[in-house]
Amino acid sequence: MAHVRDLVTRLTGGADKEVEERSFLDSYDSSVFEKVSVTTDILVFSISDITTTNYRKLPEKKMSVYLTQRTQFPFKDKWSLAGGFVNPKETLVETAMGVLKRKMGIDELYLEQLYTFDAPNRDPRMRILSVAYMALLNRKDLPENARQESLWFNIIRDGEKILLQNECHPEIILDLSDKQSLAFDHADIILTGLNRLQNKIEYTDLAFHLVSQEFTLTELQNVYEAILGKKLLAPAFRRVIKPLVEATGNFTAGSGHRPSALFRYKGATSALS
Amino acid sequence: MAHVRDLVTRLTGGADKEVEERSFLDSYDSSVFEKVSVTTDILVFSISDITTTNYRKLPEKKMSVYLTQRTQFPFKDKWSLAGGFVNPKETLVETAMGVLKRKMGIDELYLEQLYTFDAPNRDPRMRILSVAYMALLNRKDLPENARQESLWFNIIRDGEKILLQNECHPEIILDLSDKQSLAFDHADIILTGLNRLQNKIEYTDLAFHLVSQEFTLTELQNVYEAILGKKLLAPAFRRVIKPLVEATGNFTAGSGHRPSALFRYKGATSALS
DNA sequence: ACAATAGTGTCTGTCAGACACTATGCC
DNA sequence: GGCATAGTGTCTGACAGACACTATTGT
Repeated sequence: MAHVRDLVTRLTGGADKEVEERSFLDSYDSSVFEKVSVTTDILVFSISDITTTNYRKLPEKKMSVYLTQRTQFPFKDKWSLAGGFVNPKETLVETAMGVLKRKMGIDELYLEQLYTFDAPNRDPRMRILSVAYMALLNRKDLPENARQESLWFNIIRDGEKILLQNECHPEIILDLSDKQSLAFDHADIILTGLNRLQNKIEYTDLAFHLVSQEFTLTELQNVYEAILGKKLLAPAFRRVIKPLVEATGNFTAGSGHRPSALFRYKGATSALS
Repeated sequence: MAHVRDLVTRLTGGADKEVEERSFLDSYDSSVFEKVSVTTDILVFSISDITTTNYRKLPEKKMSVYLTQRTQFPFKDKWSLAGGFVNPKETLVETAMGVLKRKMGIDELYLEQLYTFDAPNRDPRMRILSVAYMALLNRKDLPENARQESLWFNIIRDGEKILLQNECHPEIILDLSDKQSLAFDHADIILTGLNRLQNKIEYTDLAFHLVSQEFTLTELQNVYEAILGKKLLAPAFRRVIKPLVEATGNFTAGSGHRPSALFRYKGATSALS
């Protein structure tokens, strides 16, 4: 094969540089510069249903984060984001998807690069660079075990403070303003992601990744409210969101009140605001 | 010193884990996971004055990008962003600032992390991860040589196309939609940065990094127009920007028309819109 | 009947877009 | 004087915030 390319470049003329470049590459010593350890940490967001006692009331929605408890040093027993070392033969996205597949058994979800964290002492072992990703998913798309596992933490706001409360064990509470409450700099990563989400939700269609294919407008509004941390007015919300969705013709039922129309996302017609 | 920490942790109780963690760290083999080569590329934006023939007219403002021509393989002779390999002992920001100091002789400017690029074949030598940074500066803050050098390219829009035109040699034109027109994936990096800037300019104070300490409102408006690529209406622009600036009491002079009041940035009173 | 949510109509104040107008220095 | 820009006043239409109102189910 090499001969063919040689020939082609020679025939197309002015190929001296290309030949020279190839010989340079052949003799390149990749160890000239010291390499760095790189990991990926994945911040997985979803929305939790908090079922209330009253049969009539709708479940309360909260933003939630998927964490795992570390089984090894460093930071043994502390809660941390899912993550893993980057294999030099994989893309960062491939590494991240691999981690999600192994930990949660999911292989399709929204994933976007968040930020690259490189504080010198973020890992006590050595200098490790972490490229953080943010994932959004609907809890119903998960296999049963990953959905029920006690690894989801609800984001609750207490004045200035932002707390993570374990869904199954409400007594487990992590304070994001205390960097020590999570392993590594994962408290920072979560805050960065939360911030990114709050900004982007206003001018992108990110919210639709957090609901099912068919959803009621109230559900969708709850997602916006959970992310922004404030109540919205229904008429205004519907005015803005209506151009982005279309009715499926289906309705909810058995909810102890007027049924709600189900909508689906109607693609990227235009920007939100 | 180790004895003291040992003692302290033992006295404070429940310190078994800490002792265990330290012994783990002491024996940790950092070569367990294969490492990766990492570089930083810095996308430096500024605004260029394009002086017109008419003495009365104001200079036309364009966004501009700082590029260097590669002297070595790979991509010898192609234009590329300033950048360099990351020394494992430095922060990414430190590496980036070092590059800027060496290349442009500047050591204070706005710098923000842009994105981490990791396409497998972005560098023909091997897998190299690049953490891209975006820098904003005012051309007047540069030492004379870096200001005049023919390394600045103006961003000009030609319909859908985005072109880079060398300031000193207008015949040198690079087409950003053609990935091959710049070294590595630097065309992508520039487009990503341009996009980021266009988004953030609307809800942040980034624009002020591109003008001098004292500036006229028309200058500031020109910056917004250059970034957004469209004309704005002066009255509306002034309404929005006025709360963010304060008059210095100084005025421009000798410009062949009515003098213009000079303003300065009045800190982060609140968001823009 | 009634609790609880679904969904719509409409008023109002704010603000961006638009245009017209006045102000001022330098050749 | 007149060119070119600086800077302001004000009208208008669009639209977010706000509230009131009607609709519909399961117990």
